[in-house]
Amino acid sequence: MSYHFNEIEAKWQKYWADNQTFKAANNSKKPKYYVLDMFPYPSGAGLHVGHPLGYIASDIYARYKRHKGFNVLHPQGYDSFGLPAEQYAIQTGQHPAITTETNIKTYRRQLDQIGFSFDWSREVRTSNPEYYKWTQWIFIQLFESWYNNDTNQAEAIETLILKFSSEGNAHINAACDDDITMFSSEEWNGFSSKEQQDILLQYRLAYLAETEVNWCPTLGTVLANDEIVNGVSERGGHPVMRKKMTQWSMRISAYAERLLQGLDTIDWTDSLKESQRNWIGKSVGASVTFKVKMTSEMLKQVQHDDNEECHSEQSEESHQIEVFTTRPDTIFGVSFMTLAPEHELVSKITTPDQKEAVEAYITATAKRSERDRMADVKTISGAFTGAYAEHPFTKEPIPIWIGDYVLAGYGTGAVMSVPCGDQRDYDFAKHFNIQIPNIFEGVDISEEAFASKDNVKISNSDFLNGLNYKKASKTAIYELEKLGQGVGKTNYRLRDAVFSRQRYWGEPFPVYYVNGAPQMIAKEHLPIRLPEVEKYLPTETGEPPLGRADVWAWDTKNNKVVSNDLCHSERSEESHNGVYPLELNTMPGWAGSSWYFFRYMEEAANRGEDFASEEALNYWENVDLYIGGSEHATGHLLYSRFWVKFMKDRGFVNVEEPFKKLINQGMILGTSAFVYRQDGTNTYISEGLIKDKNVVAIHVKVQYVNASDELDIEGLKQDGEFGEDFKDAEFILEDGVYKVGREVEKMSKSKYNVVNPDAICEQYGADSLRLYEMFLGPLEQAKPWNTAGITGVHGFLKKLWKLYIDDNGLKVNDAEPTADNLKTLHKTIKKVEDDIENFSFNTSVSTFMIAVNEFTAQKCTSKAILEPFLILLSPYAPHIAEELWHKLGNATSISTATFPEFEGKYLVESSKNYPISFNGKMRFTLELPMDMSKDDIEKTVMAHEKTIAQLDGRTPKKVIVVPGKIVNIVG
RNA sequence: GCUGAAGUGGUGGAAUUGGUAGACACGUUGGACUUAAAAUCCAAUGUCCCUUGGGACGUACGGGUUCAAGUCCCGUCUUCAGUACCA
Repeated sequence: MSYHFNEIEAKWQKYWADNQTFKAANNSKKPKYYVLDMFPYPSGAGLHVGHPLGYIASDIYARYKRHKGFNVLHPQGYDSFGLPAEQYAIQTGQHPAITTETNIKTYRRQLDQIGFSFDWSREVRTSNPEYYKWTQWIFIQLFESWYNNDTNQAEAIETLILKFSSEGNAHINAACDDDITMFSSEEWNGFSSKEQQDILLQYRLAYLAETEVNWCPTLGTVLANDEIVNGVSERGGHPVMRKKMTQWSMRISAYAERLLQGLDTIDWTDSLKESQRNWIGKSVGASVTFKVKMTSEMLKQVQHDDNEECHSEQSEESHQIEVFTTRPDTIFGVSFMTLAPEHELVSKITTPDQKEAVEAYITATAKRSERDRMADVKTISGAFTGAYAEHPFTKEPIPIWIGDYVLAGYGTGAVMSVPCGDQRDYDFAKHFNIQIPNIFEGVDISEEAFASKDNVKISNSDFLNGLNYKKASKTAIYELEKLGQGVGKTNYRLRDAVFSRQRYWGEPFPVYYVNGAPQMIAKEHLPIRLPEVEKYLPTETGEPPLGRADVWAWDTKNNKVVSNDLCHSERSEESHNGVYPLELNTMPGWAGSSWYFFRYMEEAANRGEDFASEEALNYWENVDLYIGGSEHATGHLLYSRFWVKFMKDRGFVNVEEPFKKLINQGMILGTSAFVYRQDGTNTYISEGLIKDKNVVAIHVKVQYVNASDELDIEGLKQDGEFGEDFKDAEFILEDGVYKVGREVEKMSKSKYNVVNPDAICEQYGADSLRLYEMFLGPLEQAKPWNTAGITGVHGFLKKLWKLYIDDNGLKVNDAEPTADNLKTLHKTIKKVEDDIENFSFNTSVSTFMIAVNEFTAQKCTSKAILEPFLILLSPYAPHIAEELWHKLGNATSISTATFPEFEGKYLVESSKNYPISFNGKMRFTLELPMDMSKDDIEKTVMAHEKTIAQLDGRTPKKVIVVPGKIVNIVG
């Protein structure tokens, strides 16, 4: 009876599904363990062998934890809203829901055939209204909340309203918009409802604001910063421009400090934490205000304006420039100021003399795209405004320049330039011949700026002289505060996240507008379902696709979505009759994926009047192990942390972080194959014959190449897609075969190196696929796939099978295990257990191979050995393990079996094969008893004939004996 | 530039605490079985020298610590990933 993997795998996959073997219980005496894979987007192309890598690793861990007595939650679902289905809909008119459904079916079939132990009773799809109902609900909660910096948490908006009506907003310490106007409680109570709503919007965590966004005209939508790579859209590589639009935003910046601090409490890789730290970009320093010196021209101008407009309030007021600096200690080193060309003060302070130059410069910079500016960081450019600021301490005039190395979007869009301490300021000063005062004691700045904060004292700086960075900064801030011209400040790079997308295939907002003010729809009327549209494109007037929906207005009397006609004359504010227009934007991709891990905590059949029951949330808490790609570092993984912190603040969940431990699996790369066409001919020469001939390398499908890099020419010629191209081609062989060239590249369709798991499962089985993916190398590392190598692990499974089964059936019997049998088994238990705990799955596979090789050599047939061995193997190769387990007479699934206990006594050795080294080089080995004393070892070794031969008459200077380890003879 | 990871045979990789470098596989070569192929099994396989025994060299490069370094320390180079005029 041989190993028929196809039958075996289908059989057990059906058994697991029929018996709901992997269904997790929400109440259990066992400790809980939550293993999660990153949410897959079901794309039309299906899975290639790179995708399941992380799923296999997490599945091994989940199965292992079950053997170890844990109640394991290991769910799976689909992030099923997204662009590709919508693009397909635009092209074909097919509703994205249909495309999505088809793709999900393919995904499910592919996942099932690999034998994952998912609990499908908890499946989640973000595009399912029963799911996005709660995404909408969370959005409403964010809208109904503000962030109190005093309590350092989000609170219900009612508490803010209460404060406003009793004390105004002067003492409110909240995360809010920058342009807040102050009001008293009397003023607040006197405001109209609309005025109050507008003010509250400046405090809400989900807020509507006119923001400058990244608009991608080709995609017809805005993109978040993390969706843009090198100035073009991540998806499709389309150009992106800045545009002002009214958009929903999330006040994630309120959580910047907690997102940063929280990183210290979670077990993620350093590189991932570092990415998030950089993205949050905390810098500690000071905000400093510089007064602009009024020149006579400016004064004249102001007076002139006053005369015309006949009011004189402005004449007393001079302009001020606010900057953020991380080096308040260098304030005496300021020799100029630089404003971003877009800075609003530029036009106001530029002198008539300089007007022409400044305007020319602004025009030139505006023309340069964002991309050019990024690509070209070396060219120094700028213009002098003719204006001067006043140094807060010396009162000396400081020239004000503009330069595009200062970014309008960071800080205040203005810097105090300290050329001796900042290389960019230094380069700018050199280029424009601005003086570079040195304020560092004993430092040479003739060649470059001195940017370090360490081991230096400040000089030429009045009251800061002789102080180090820390003390000087503190003192400078103290003095600036006394002058009212500065304050200590912490700045974060993290920007609020734009939450609106001008797309169809996403969550609709539960929002309607009354007189332009957004109103939330009550929880009991959710979900607000996506309306039908006849086309998935923006409208002719530039509104998002939902603008095409005919039934997309909210009837506040009947609480339902109704025809736009009832809203009367096109979104008029007068004749609404209680019917108002609904929001036309949809939510971004990260909305649904920011909380899905909570939804899994409840089985679909039990999901009721909450996004998850309190009991379920209390039991499962958060994800213990999360496996996925590092590309989500500053997107999904940051947004999820933000939402979870918010939900904790408002009491909806009781954890501060969603993912306790996170592992990034490395990418699986493809091994491309090339044939070489001689220039201008239809002749292809084998790789070894190229030499210096002119050839063009052409990708060929990897399935026509065998393990020895030989091309199956006939197969290639008969290929449905490319056969024609090669039909009449001549192939010049070497040694009777055509050798292809090979190169490791990213796995992609266009490189013809994509390997489909379906084909692998068909030919070698899921267990071989699972073992091979792990065998390739460490989980976190990028590594090339080469199908040829799979014969190694496949051969191992056949050998394993033969250890249990021969032509006469089951070989396993009740024979008493030998000492060797026990030794092999127990060292394997120890190694596999350690490997899984350390996520070193590749080395376990080798260990299994060694064990099977040893058992085979030992002719082991003992059930007492071979039965527990199957449990060790079952997380990796569950089908064959389950089959043999039942063949041994077990009636229940192996997945419920207890992991074998390691017993060290079987590994105790009576002797050790000592390596005998001379000057650190091993020359021979010597078998000696374990309990031999140090002196006896030395004596025995020194008396050995090989030692005498090695020494060749010399007397050793020293003999090192480490009992149980090594002997080293020096001299 | 900065941050992080990594450089070991023809290839993927192993060596978890400083203690026999190259486990386990792929590939290659030779052999057995077969009409043949596939499958299977056996043997060899870091490089170089030499007749067996053996010897020299060897973990990106240059130093160092140590009886002993792939592993620890200092410096250099290269590759990959992320990020980038962030004041």
